[in-house]
Formats: sequence, structure tokens, C-alpha cells
Amino acid sequence: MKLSSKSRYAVMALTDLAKFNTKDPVTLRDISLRQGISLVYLEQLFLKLKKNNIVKSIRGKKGGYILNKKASEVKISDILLAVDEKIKTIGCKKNSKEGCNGRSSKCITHDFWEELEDHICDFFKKKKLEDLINQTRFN
Amino acid sequence: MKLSSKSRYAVMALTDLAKFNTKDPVTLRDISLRQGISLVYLEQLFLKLKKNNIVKSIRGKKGGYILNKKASEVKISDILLAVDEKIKTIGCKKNSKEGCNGRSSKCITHDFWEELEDHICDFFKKKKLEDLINQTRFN
DNA sequence: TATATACCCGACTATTTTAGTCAAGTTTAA
DNA sequence: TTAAACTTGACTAAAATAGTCGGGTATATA
Ligand code: FES
Ligand code: FES
Repeated sequence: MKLSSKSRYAVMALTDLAKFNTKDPVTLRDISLRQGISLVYLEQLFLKLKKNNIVKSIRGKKGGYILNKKASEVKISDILLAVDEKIKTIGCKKNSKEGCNGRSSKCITHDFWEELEDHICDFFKKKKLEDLINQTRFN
Repeated sequence: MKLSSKSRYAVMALTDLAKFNTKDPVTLRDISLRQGISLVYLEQLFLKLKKNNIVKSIRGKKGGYILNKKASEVKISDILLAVDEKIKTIGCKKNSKEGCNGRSSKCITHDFWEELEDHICDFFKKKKLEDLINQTRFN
């Protein structure tokens, strides 16, 4: 059970963006340098973030990205959804009657895993991008 | 972020074991049939569970497995530990000063991911095998 | 004491997922 | 006009995962 770098980078980059998005748009190049994430990889991520209305892009020279909402309104769960991070604790399909072992009913532990999934998702829904900016850590 | 089948099967099998472990040892064959998990795969899992003192094996004819402790004393976290399920939300090494991006300090989101890790582990520590037996679901 | 039942163990492989690159664009401010 | 910066899809190498195979060893019971 581990978090993908994709998600880690997405949250990292957006935290950076939120921190430096005072007036001018922030370029991916800057984020790449500050956070040590490959520029080409960031491009891939921001494409998705843009499609999901987390950020807006400003093209051309002096362009870059800005947040689409206030940092206090961006849930971490929104970010994860945008980059296709799937929280999947059950082994079966969500809206199927079939169990994870191919049987016709849900398995003996199914409810437990769903409870876990809710527990994790709650965490992501409660946390806002702003909460991350305000951590003491800075670099 | 998803749970491996290995862990799902381990918890499933142990729940089954706890449920049917009234007097005689339970054979892997029975668990395999009841839960629809490959017998050979179960052998692999129970080897680890045994090494970690979650279960005891009884060899020979009429043999099988029994729980080493009461179901109310077996934490789900113990089970996951036994089958090497790693909860890893951070991208860096735990006891290193190096960050997930190869830099010499921890990244901007490090503390957040550690908080998430604690949140998940707490869930597993609180839940006991017994809680799973008592779910309404039955098959 | 023979034997079937059931545990024990290492090695192996196919599949899937993940991380990250490459190449070739398009847009627009200066 | 041009350089900076975003856009897009395809591609690849590496790692993790799920699960099999084959050949053991131990022991209760008939
Ligand atoms: S996890 Fe849903 S049926 Fe097993
Ligand atoms: S997660 Fe630990 S440094 Fe980024």
C-alpha cells in the first residue's frame, strides 16, 4: 500500500505554486528547479490539473500557471482525483455484485476494506492545500 | 494507492480461520474452498503468518492451523506486518536526511505524508480480527 | 509400518503498473 | 519575429505483483 510519486509530485508542485503565486503566474521551470521534479514530468501533471480546473494556464512569454481557487478551498482529494490517483482497498468492482474471488457475493472482509477506504478518503477531504503551505518546513 | 491482494487474502484467510477454529485445526484446503483463494498461494501466506507467530501449525493427518492468540488480541496491523505489507506514503527513506527528490533536506510535503501514514496505521492498530468475524456478512 | 494428508520452501514467470523520456508541435508577450 | 512557455501523444525501462511449479518433510491413523 503505497502512494505513487505521481501524486506526491502533484501535491508538492501545487504547494509550491500556492506558496509563490502572489501576483505573477508561476512557471513550471521554476517549480522544477525549486522542488527538484523533472520539467517534462510536471508538464504531464499540469495538463491533468488544468483539465480538472485546479489550475489555469497563461500562455506565451511571461506565462505560467496560477491556482484556479484559493488555496484554502482546494482539497487534497481534488488534486488526487485530477491526477488519477485511485484509492482502492477492495479487490472487487465497486458497483458489481461479484466478489474479489470471482464469486457471486461479496467476500467476508469486503465491508472492512470499504471502511478503510472511507477512513483514508476522509483525511484527504479534510486537508486543504493551505494546510500544507503553513507547515514550518520550507525549501 | 491500493492494497495488495496478498494482504487482502491474508486477512480474509485469517478471518475464516478465526471463525471456524472452534476445536479442530482448520486446513488450508478448507479455507481455500470456502474463500476461493488458491491453495498454493495460501501455503505461501501461512508460512509467513507462522513465522510471525500469528498462527500455529499442526502437521500430519488431521492437521491444519490454529490461531496463536485469541481473535480479540490479533491486531490487523500485526497481520499486515507479517505478510510484508508496507504502508509507504513518503517517497524518501525513513531514517535518512535525504529528501524524496534526492536533495539533502526533506521536501515541502514530507510532514503531510507522514501524518497520512499515521492516520492509516492507527486504523489498522485499532482493528482486531474479532471485529471482522462479527460482521453481518457471511459466506 | 505403510500411506495419505497436510505442511514447508525456494525458484520462477507472466502481467501489470509506474516513472519518466522523447519528439514535435502551438500560442503569445515582448 | 522570436524565444519562452504551454500542449500532446507515444514510447520505454524498470519495478512490483500475483500466482505457479516442483519437490520436499512430518505425522496421525489404519
Ligand atoms: S473485497 Fe469486495 S468482495 Fe472481497
Ligand atoms: S516525502 Fe520525504 S522528502 Fe519528500
